[in-house]
Amino acid sequence: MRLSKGFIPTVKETPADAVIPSHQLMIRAGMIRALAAGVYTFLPLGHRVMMKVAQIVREEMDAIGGQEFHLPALSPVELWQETGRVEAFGDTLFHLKNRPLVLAPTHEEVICWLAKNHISSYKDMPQIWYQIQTKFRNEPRPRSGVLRGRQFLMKDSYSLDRSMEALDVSYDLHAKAYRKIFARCGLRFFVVGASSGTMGGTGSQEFMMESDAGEDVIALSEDGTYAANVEVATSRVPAVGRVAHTKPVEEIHTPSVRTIDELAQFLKVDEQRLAKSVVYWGGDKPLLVLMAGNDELNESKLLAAIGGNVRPMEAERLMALTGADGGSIGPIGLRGFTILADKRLEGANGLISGANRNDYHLANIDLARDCSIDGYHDLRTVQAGEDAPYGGGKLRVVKGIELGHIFKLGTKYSDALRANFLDENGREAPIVMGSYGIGIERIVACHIEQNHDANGIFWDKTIAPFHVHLVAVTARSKEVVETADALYRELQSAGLEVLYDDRVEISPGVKFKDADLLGMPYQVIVGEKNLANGKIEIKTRKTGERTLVDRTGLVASVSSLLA
RNA sequence: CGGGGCGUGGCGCAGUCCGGCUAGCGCGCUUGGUUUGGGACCAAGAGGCCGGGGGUUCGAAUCCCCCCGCCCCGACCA
Repeated sequence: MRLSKGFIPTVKETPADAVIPSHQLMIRAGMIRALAAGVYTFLPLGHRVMMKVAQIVREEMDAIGGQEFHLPALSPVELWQETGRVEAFGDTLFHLKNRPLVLAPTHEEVICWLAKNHISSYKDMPQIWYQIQTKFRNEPRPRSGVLRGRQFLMKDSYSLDRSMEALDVSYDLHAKAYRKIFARCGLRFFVVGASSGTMGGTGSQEFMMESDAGEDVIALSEDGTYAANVEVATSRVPAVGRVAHTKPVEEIHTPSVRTIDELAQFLKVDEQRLAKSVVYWGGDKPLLVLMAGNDELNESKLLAAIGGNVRPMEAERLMALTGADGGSIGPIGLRGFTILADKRLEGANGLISGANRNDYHLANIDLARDCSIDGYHDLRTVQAGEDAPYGGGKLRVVKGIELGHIFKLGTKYSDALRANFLDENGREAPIVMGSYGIGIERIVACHIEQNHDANGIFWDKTIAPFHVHLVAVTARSKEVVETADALYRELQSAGLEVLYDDRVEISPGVKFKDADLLGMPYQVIVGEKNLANGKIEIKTRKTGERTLVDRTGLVASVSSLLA
């Protein structure tokens, strides 16, 4: 591509609306332009990178036996009603006004519909079906450029299997393929255990990149052997345990004490002996959750423990139900509530909790003796500095960007849509599904996040829009222009993709700045002085290293660098 | 949806509090000339219903009301 003819609108100044480096650089390098909030036009350079990433994904999916589909973005609402996901997605699902259609945010339903109609025997499986296609999600708040958009390109794949054991195989194939994909794209990433969220299913893992721009919070052990989304992460924290004495429950006056810390100070006890009450709705049932001291309740874990949906109880409703404020609620004598407790509190005694009467607490509580607890679950949010659950040192808590997510769905969708097959005994059984997604834009943006400096991007050769950025430093010299023109042809003949800055009347400084901004792995610089000595300069963008090679050996040198 | 910020030539911004004359500046763009290895210089130009609608006023980019859009924090997020 000759830069004089191409459409690569670079900009010198950092766009005001872009905050994170990848967003700023994608605009500055002429890869994208925003059309609306969360909606981006991809310009030729951006599109080339996207296609390179898509091709790597395609190759690795094909390598595990995947078959590529092209499913429609338009999808009948009825199909989504059958699986209950019109409600599950809520406002995130785009609805059409003049037809009973939705814009598909993912394709489990459509895959399941196909499978229902065409997979009838265990002999038809396993299947891995995938596509690389535009998804639509009405995100309440798009942000960070293409990292969270309302329209985005996604590789989504679906496995169809006869059993949970067979699903494990398909799932593992995907896990391996994903590692290859992200490695080939030159990303530093890690894999974490994750929550299945509204996708449902029995297990999932996320492929993450550490980044302050990330929206997920990840707990990692020091040695890297443990990594989990905080939604599911656990740690080794000691149980609260028992105290020696077994005094009867006693009411104590605790005027104007609001927080756990204040209460611990007021009573001069260890904060973990304070059983903090957190009040929720579990569906439409009131729910009391006991946590040790300042432990933070993890809503994802609570949701996983009870199913349905959960939300904090409003202060007025709590007062109406109990006659007390949130700070004075406790498990004893509380009627009509389901009472759950964190595992740390199992078997504990000598606890202090609210008396369900403002400004009073109860002391010497033995949970087993004095209350009826409906269940003990791991409900706490891990904190940095705690011991990782299986050794490996202390936990670090970092932010991460989700690049990919793999799910063992099980039979959730095949049950809902009655997608069954006949097994080898002639019995009807639901197809066992898995679903797997990779955000293509996110790979591109994350690559830039990890590979840039103050001047611009440096692309890995595997996904660079071009392999070589050829610069004719000046158009004034006939030798320079003729040599650069010749090299342009020769490099292309050698199978390389070349971006050729052949612009006239553009100063050398501008050309160099643009080359650094656009970030091709190697720059071939044809200048007057070096050429007088028969030399051409090769600059490695990432390191800034420059070498002079003979004109005659230039193509071979560049080819070997890119081999 | 809650909180905050913003909307002025293609881009980045000033002007808005405290209404006033022809709406400025930098970058980019066009033309001519000079320059030529790290975002050159000089000169002359083109380009604006100041986000939209309504109101107040002799007069509105500026004040008031409504609406729309964009960004950030939070809630949400397969």
